Amino acid sequence: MIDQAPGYLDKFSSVFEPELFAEMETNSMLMRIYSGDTMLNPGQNIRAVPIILNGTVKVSRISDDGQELLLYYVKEGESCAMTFSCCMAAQTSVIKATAEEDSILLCIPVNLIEGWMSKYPTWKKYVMGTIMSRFTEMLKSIDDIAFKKMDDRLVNYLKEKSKATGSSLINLTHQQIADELGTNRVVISRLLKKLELEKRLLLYRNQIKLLSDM
Amino acid sequence: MIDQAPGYLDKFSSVFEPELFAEMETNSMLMRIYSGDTMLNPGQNIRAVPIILNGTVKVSRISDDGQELLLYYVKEGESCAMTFSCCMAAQTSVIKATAEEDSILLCIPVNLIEGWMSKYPTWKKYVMGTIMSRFTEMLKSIDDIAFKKMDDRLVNYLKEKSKATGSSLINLTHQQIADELGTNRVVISRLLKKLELEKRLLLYRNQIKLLSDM
DNA sequence: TAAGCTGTGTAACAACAGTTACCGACATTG
DNA sequence: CAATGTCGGTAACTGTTGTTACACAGCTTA
Repeated sequence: MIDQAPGYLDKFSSVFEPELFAEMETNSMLMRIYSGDTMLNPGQNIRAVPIILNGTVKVSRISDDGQELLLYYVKEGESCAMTFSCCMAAQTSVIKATAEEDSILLCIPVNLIEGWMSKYPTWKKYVMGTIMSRFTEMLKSIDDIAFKKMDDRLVNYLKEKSKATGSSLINLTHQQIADELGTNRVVISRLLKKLELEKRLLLYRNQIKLLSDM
Repeated sequence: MIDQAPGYLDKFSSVFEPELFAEMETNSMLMRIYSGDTMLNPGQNIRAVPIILNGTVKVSRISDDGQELLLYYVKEGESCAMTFSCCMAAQTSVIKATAEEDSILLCIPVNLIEGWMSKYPTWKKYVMGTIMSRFTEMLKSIDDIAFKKMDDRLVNYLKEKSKATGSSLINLTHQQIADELGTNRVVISRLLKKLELEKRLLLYRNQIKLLSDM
């Protein structure tokens, strides 16, 4: 399986010790998912822990009445802490995971990861690092939602997007942005207009250009 | 040190394997803290991981301008996941921890806990379980803040308090409640009054009585 | 080109939360 | 008992967000 996409795993050869790396090569499975595909829904069982080799996965929370809220992105080389802890505690998923762009995942069978924790220090370090950084991200989310107003949250969101894509052009509709921030299209249009008047960005159809002094 | 409060550790003798239990007895330290004491502030270094033997500790997040927001409570037998991951990733604290009531903590030196992860399966299980349950609590917080209005959050808060103390009488001022929910006293008074008119509770000075049909 | 769809701008209004200010009730203490 | 401080009730106002409704522009497709 691994041979189908040689090279993707290489970046881990320096992170993990050789024995672990070898085990990963023989036991795990490569998977491709395409932009927009949902990998995991709340309530679903977790059969394998994914590590993102290439691409981006969006993790979000769904409210009782179906409203969505962006929690964080999982990027290249990272994994989802929620998945680790869910499967070590043998629980079903509490979040939704969607491919933000076409992505390649390394899927590690659930039954292996726990043993690796005791056997391989580098794996333990990787897992704990992942968990730590997710706590940090979630706290950032909480700060944003609890203490910041929508205009700040919007600016943060746009900056993040721009950083992620490496471009000052953002190709999203106001509706898409509203969905990710858990609000309403009109609110986003209103705030974007305000930002345009403040000369912090330019608005086009399906596109937003961030100006230098965001 | 342990001998000063015999019995507190006993409840763990069935949770942890004997060797681990013995190590805990010889290497860790008991600490008493008193209601209102702050154990940990954002930015502080973590020298030991605490397990709550008795009492309750409140974990909260502080905004840039000093406003507080309750994240969750750590109760008897539990520990703080944030602390585990902070010290395994050698980072400073990102939260504030305060004793909610007089409490007794078992403090485990940071340098031991990582080794125990590989050595003792029950310890690994305990740590991962703690982390998992904290993720769950934080998601619940996010749901509350993002999707619920203040009146729902207030009702949830009151129910939690009532469950924690095992009584339908809650001894708190409106100001204290406002602080924990990150809002303003007047807002809480207003909502409580509304709940009283709906015959869901009774208001007294320094006290709230929840009625059966909350 | 006409029809239809999608995306954006805007007005008008409702709902809610935050703020300030003030009053009166109650408790504590000298 | 008088003075003081704490707690809770309420009014009045503001700002932010959510909601509905509609106009218009640009793109797509028949």
